[in-house]
Amino acid sequence: MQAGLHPCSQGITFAPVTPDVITSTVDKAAVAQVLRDIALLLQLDGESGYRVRAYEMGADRIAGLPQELGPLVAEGRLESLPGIGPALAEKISELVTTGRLGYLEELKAKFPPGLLELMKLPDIGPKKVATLWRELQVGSVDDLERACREGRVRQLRGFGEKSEAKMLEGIAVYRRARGERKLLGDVLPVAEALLEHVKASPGVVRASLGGSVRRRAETVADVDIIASAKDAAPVLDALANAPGVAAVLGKGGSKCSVRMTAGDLQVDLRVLPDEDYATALHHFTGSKAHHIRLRNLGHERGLKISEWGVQRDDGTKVPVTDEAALYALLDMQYVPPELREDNGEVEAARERRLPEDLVTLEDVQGAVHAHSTWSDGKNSLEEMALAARALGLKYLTVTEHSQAAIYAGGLKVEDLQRQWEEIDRINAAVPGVRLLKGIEVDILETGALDYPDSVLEQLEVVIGSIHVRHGMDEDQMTRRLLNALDNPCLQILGHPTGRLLPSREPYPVRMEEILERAAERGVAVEVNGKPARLDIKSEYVRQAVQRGVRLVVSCDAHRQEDLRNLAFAVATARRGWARKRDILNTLPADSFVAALRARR
DNA sequence: GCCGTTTTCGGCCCGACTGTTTTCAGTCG
Repeated sequence: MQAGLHPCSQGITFAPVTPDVITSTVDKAAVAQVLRDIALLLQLDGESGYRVRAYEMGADRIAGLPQELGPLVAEGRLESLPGIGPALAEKISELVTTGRLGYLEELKAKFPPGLLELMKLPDIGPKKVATLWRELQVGSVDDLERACREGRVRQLRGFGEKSEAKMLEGIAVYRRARGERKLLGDVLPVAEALLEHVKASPGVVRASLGGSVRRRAETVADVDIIASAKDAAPVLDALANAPGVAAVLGKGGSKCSVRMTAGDLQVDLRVLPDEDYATALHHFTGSKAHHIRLRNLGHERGLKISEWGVQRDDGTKVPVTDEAALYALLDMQYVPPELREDNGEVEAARERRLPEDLVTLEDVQGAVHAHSTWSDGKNSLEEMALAARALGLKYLTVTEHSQAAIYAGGLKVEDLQRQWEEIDRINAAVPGVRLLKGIEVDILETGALDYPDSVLEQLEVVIGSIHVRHGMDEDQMTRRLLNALDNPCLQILGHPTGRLLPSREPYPVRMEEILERAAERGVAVEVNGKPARLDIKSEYVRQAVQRGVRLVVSCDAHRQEDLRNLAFAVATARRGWARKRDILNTLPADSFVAALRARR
């Protein structure tokens, strides 16, 4: 989990950012990428690691900003951000205002462009790249492959035959996986199965997932598992021999790394004595930035915090039984893993203003946003109802596509009556769960809804979503959504930014205006839990909560298994600091319907 | 390069593992 100095560990797919690209998209992500590129180039240049880290921390800070960058630059407030000093502020300003950065171009000119890509290979860092370039003129992945095959690398001091073999293997893995981060929704089931496997091995006292998976980041690079046991060896063996393991990448006295067959997923396991479990779990949960803040707070109190526990200056060990005890030691509220991003949670926890009642999956009474065979779903309404009941849900909103969504079997107005009759039959036949009559109505190009008001008024749940014409510009798209929000029949704005991970960018829209209008009009905003959507994302959830926007967590189910997507919606809501009271579908069915109708 | 109610200079998280060495450098998390 923790990002070190190696680009792979940050899991960012490296796309060289050229000045002309920046001009068109000087957003937070582009600025952060430039700062990361500078950090990499400085390492190649043999610069101080601290200087390098300053750029990396700056990149993290910018990427994680809850607010927009433009106003900070315009008002000269960049330096008010922790980790941004005069030098970074000046460079960020230059980048945002001119679309270029002279300093980056100077650095880039010193090296062939392929060197940055070389550093993405496993076990290849700046020192090795610099040596390979200086001694063998290796300037790209292809060059390195050739040099290894020709046995030239083994002749360098510090390299040998094993290094060559490992590099060739690393190149193969890199080319297959392209270093892309994986969707949390794809990784979590694999991770949980492995965790169960580890828990079942001899002598395990406690075990948990760690890293970005535990923090429920929307995409993850690898899986971390932390376990406690008196004897680590059998636990490490259990992972090495677990089903689905393609290769053991490394194994020592306390850790073991493997690569899974599925998706080239890397899994790291640490096993420690139980007395060190809590601090190790915290360390390997991260994020790096959050953890470093805690270490520094510990330092102020004369405590040295590491994965091996907490020590006083005199060397005595402070017992830490669980993570809550660690935070208590630092006079802080407990910070749930989803919030550990150094986005203000450290300050909030010290001042005791962290929300104590973040929404949980158990709080959710009903699942919002489900399709069935009536439109493009794979299961019948009855199957969906039974599956919802089996998960302990009290209701499910049936929200098929509307007529404009021809590709998805959208319902004509005349189909609705027949569907309502079926819903009434199922509600009578299946006790314990209630199907609510709803629609996911298309928001047309103008912002009008795809059914007349007279039809929408008869429904219990009206979600409005955009499914076509994603190519409109920011003004047009913002107007389109504002118009839809002004329609008194719209109750929930569905997947508001339209993104699909990792392939489709969100359409351009001024979300601040949308959230402001949603708050004014009392329209609820969807937190869509489909792993490829997670829309709105957690940064917008946090803005929405601050503005008093009402939210729903949804599963966007097209088959019964998708009902489990609710967990990802809840995770996204928690990452946006949403409390139970911010989420409408924590209410019982009748109150939920009434709340949706009670627009302001 | 950033930061400061110990500091405007001198710190900055730090241990495990590997492959190369024969005591350590590099990488990773």
